[in-house]
Order: sequence, then C-alpha cells, then structure tokens
Amino acid sequence: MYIYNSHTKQKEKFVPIKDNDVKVYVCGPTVYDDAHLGHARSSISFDLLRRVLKANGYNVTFVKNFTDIDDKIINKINTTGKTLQEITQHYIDSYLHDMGALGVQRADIEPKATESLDAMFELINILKTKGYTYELNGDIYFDTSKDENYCSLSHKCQDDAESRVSIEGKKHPADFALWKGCKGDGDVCFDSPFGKGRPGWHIECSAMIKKHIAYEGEFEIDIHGGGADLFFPHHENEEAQSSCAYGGHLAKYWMHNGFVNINGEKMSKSLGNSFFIKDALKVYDGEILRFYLMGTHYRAGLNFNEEDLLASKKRLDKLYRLKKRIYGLNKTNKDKDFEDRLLQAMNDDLNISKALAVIDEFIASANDELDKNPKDKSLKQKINSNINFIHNLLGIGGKDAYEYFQMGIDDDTKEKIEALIAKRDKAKKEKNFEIADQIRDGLKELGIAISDTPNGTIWEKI
RNA sequence: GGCAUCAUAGCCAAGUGGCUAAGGCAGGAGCCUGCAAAGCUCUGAUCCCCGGUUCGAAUCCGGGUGGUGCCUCCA
Repeated sequence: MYIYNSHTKQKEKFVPIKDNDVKVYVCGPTVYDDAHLGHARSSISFDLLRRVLKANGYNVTFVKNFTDIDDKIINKINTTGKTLQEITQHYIDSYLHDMGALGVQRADIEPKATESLDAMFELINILKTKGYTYELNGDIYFDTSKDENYCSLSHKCQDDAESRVSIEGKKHPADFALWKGCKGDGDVCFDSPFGKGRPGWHIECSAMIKKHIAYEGEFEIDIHGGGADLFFPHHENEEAQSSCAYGGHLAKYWMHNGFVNINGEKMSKSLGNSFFIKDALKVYDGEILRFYLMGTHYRAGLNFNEEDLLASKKRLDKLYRLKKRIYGLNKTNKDKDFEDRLLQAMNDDLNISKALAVIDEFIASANDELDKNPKDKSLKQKINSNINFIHNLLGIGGKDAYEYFQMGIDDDTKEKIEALIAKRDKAKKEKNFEIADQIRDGLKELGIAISDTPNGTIWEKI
C-alpha cells in the first residue's frame, strides 16, 4: 500500500510502526453546528482509508475526536441559554446520524476534549517544566521559537514581517495558547493546575493521542489525518507540542483531504454557500452523496455541482442494475483476480478513479456474460461475491437492489404503480399497444421508468 | 503581500519519461425490443501558453497566464 505523505510531499510505501497494527487519528468536528459537505468529504475519505487498511489485513485502531469546547460553542451557550452538554451532545448525535447515512463507520474511540482534560494537564505540565511556555494575561502560550523544528512539518510558516496575524502581545505570531485563563462571566471554565480556564484548540489532539493510542519511540502513531486547512497551523502545532514534550514525532504519515468548493469557491458560512448534510439528505440518498463525494480523489478539490452528482448517480445505478440481475442469490464464488485488481487500485494512495474503472469494466463484462449465459450459476455467484467485496471496500452497493431504485416512494404509490403495470401487461398480451404505451407514458410523467424483461416488467424511479 | 497547490475531450476524472492518453456522464451509430427502457458493441482529446533538457515528455526544468487553498475559526 502506498500513501501520499503531506509531510514529505510524496507517495511512500506504507509500513506500520509495529507488526500488523495501525493506529490512525483523524481530527473530528467542533460540535457547534450541523455537519456540512466538507465534513462529509473528510469523513468519507478517511473511512475509505480505514476500509482499505482492513482489507489489507491490518489491525486498525481508528480514533476520531469531538472538539466540545471552543469559542463558537461558548457563543452558542450565551445566545441560546442552553448548557454546553446540551449543545454539544445534540451536534454530536446529529453528526453521527449524518455520517451514518453516508455509510461512514463509527470510530473505535471517540474522545471528547472535555473528557480529556487530565491528559492535557499532563502535557502542558511537561512543556512548562521543559521551558517551552510563557504566560500572558493569564493564558499559557507555547513559545514556537524554543522549538528548533517548528515548521518542519508543513513548511508553511513565514517571517513575522510577512504575517497577517496581529501579535497581541505574543512573542511571535505563530505562538499559540495551550491554556486560556477564565475570562469571567459568559466564559466556560474548568479547574486546572494552572487555575480556572479552558484548553486551547491544538492541545487536545496531542493529549488524546498520547492518552489513547501512542507508542513510545520515534513516532507516536502511524497515520494522522484531517482537512487540508488543518495542516497549518493546527497540525504543525500538534507536532510541536508532542515532539517537545515526548520526543520523537507525532505521526509517521500525515494525510490531508482536499476541500469541497461550491461554484468555484470555498464553502463557508461567511460566504453564505455552506451546504448541510442533513439538507442534502432530504434530496439525495446518503449512498448517492457518498458515491459522488468519494468519486474525486481525496487530495483534489471537489467543486460541488448538482449535474455532476446526477451523472455520478447514473454510474452507481449500473452497479445496482447488475445486482438486480442476480437478485436473491446468497451463494458466492470468490473472484480473486477482481479483488486483487480493485484492492491494488485503492492501495495506490486510494486511487478511486482507477478503482471505479475496474468496477465499471467488471459490470460491463458481467452484463455481457449474463446475456450470453443467463443460467450460469457459478457466474452469478462470482458477481454476487464481487458486489459484496465492493460493498466492504468502498461502502457502496450494499442496499437491496429494488429498494435502491424505489427510494422515497410510499407503499400506496407502489401499489398504484404495480396496478398500472398489470393493466399494461394485459394490454400488451392483447396486442393493444396503444393503451400499453399510454400507460407507460403516463408513468413516465410521474417519474417512473419501466422496462420489459424476460422476467416481467420492472420499474425504477427516474 | 508571503507560501502552497492545480490546469488532460462538451462535462466529471485517471495517467507523473517510452506500446494506439483509463473509466464515467452527455452525444452519434448498431444489436436487442411490438415500440421503448435497460444491457452489449463501435465512435471523440496530443494533454493552458512559450522556451529548455532528452533518442523520446501530458509526465522533468525555467518563464508566463488562469483557478483554488492556507497565512484568522474552519473538514
């Protein structure tokens, strides 16, 4: 397996730190609002990584945190009158629900910042003792000038003179708060060895990694992931804290997913073009959204566009139409060659385009063979096995093939459609094609497409 | 302003030194069908521009142009 390491800026062969185990930490959301398409893309990207690692036989421990203390959460507390717990739990549930709809598997460990304070205290204490910190207005800052390796991770730092950041009393623009002293009314404060206050943003990830999955030695974990925006300063700062406190480096491989843009520009609330997953799910099935969002390589930017999404859906439809042709089959017949080719594609830094091409070629040849040998049981079992493999590896193709094409249609309507089809079949038998075609046109106007097959007439929602 | 990153057919998107530049959507032709739909087969690009390296470049180097991102919370 090969992974593009954003630290070294090149594709590297993936070799776990220890035996067959792989420790992965992905930066999760700050839970102050519903999840948007960007969260979806990041989640799906690392969900694919996790599935591919497992398919390669690795024993994966996957950690994704929830940042449940932050300025924006405090704002929400002050504007809504709700408690921190009420707000964060609501958005955690909402996030997990939306990701579930997108076929993202739950992490093995889901730590919260507010439940990891002890680990943060330990880390801050070590940094204090080693002389990497200074105090300012009741806050504790990390002094980046004391870390001679600062910026060796992202290479995105710059001279003070070029920085747009205001200094605000900090010794250097890049210095960042490890602990923020309590600011009084309206603030949310926790007891700590440094007085009442709350953690800075970057400290939690380093602390949680140490607490839950870190190795002793050159690298604490195998893979650290997150959105491209987190590379600097968030990940740079995590690396700085962890390496200064514990020696070694935080992660062996760093992975960053590209952004979702809308109409060519970054999706963000200030631009008024953000797109919540829960709203998207009202219009599109989660699996269709997943398939669309994962169709562009995880490192590339993705420009969200409804036409592309529909084109992408048509590609997924083909998988389900094939699945229909072997409907009800339980037995499988392993197709080693197909599995190898598909996995090999994904092993190349999650090359989804290559993988989808392998799948499309499989679908075409399977349809062709089924046309020629409609009763070949071994062939059907092979197809069944391959679809199962695709489902496990990519998280698509797992639904009931008929339900997939009939989503969002209630039972009443289904009965009406079936009745019309029966009526049409009768007309067809009587060679009354004019009536048959009228019924078909009528269904089409209702958004229902029908096709005559050797096994009878079937229908799909258009 | 500084630093990244990208630029492949109408659209989406692989390919990063060498057979005829993957795959999908849309379009065209054919087979199949009562007619359709679905499915299958066939069909399209010399790779933003200029210069260079090389026997050979979409692929490496230099210079342009354009897009996006980061530098402030952000997936």
